[in-house]
Amino acid sequence: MLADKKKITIAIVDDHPIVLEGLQKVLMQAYDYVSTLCFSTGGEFLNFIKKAGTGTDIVLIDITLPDINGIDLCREVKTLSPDTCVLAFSNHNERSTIMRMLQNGASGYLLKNCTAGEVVSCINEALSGQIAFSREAREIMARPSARDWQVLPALTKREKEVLKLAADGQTSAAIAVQLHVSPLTVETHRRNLMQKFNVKSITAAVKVAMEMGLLG
Amino acid sequence: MLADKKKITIAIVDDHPIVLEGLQKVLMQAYDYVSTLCFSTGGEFLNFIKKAGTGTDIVLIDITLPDINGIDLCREVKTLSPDTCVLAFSNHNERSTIMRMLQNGASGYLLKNCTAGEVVSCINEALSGQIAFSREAREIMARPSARDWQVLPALTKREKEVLKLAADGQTSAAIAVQLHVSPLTVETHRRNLMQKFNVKSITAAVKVAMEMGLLG
DNA sequence: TTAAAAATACCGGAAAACCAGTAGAAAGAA
DNA sequence: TTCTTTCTACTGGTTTTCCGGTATTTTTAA
Repeated sequence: MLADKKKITIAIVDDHPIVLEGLQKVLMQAYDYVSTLCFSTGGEFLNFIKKAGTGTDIVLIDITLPDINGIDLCREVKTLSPDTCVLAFSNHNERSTIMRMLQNGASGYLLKNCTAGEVVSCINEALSGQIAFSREAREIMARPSARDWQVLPALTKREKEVLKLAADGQTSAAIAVQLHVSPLTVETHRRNLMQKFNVKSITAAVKVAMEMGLLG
Repeated sequence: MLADKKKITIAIVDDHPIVLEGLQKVLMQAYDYVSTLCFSTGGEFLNFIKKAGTGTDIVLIDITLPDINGIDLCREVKTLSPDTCVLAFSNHNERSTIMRMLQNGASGYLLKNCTAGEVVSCINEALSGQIAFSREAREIMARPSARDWQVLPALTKREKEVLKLAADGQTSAAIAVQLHVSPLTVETHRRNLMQKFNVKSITAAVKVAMEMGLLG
């Protein structure tokens, strides 16, 4: 890996200190002139760029964060600092998640099981303006399985509530009481949920939602 | 953190190279005499202890591994090398998972969001014969919510099959056809599943199973 | 070999989910 | 303000799940 001569600034947003340590080590070894900034929540990083401005070249963002999800964080970062390249660094291997990230302006996607070399080469690719994927992420994008094609369905507030309660084993009647609506309304939401997830039962919808990290 | 004078051998089994790097860095800084051995699959590590014997003092094991789950790996390690302390290092924050790990002989449990200091102090505790938890893992153990108390239910082969097919939205009748049994048999399995998970519907069972990583 | 666990299967009935279609009211965006 | 989405609610009917039991056969472990 060729070391880059000019200084670059790389931020990392991840709530796992060990991952922070690991990435720091890898970056220090790969670049002669690099400063790494570590943040463990999305809020911290947003505050930083609001104050310190747009000097960050690259930011590696985990999808699962304590305060905000990486997809929304990506969008906010690109709004505040369009020149910062956002790379997702996550365990989520659903095509829909990758798509969402790219739709929100990300410059690439790294699976957390990628090698140190892949991290560095993806950063380099992103710096040169390309879209960068780790090996496995590229494979996921290349082999679009039927299920994966559909984008993450955008659920309404009410639908999310219904889905969550249904996932806890509550009946439509019980859900209706809690949401102060008619059981018939709940049933309508149920049907819309099944349609959006393209499945034949709420049970299957819950499974897909769990896979996509929309629940629990 | 006091450095330990005598040499210790620490193995790490994790399929995320970056985590391996991070832990290595942390361990090198904390101990003067340490050798770290990295493995990315459970099989690799089992082969190693079969050949090299029982010289490993500590092994950090991720629950989610490509070839075997960390719980089963823990049991096998303790069978082959009872003197090796097994510490789980995982994202799973369900009480049931922690319990399972301890039942299988683990010396402690670290959540992946713990600090570098916690990793080191847990290793020291484990070396001195104690059971070690990271801060959050300790909290989970201390505040037993009703649901969390129950241990990970041991599902039979058939139950797993039924659950998986039900999670895909299939009806009992459809499942029966695929498994070449009576629909009534499938219904019995369904009921047993709900009982084991202590929930009121298969939908809820699927959610819990997904949380515990038993599905998908 | 014997005991325990798992898989199989049944009954009848109540409750709930699912299907297909429609439609007014409210909230947000253009 | 107008258009669109979301939330709301209904009719009426079919299918499926869930509940409570019980019970034989097969497999597995001691």
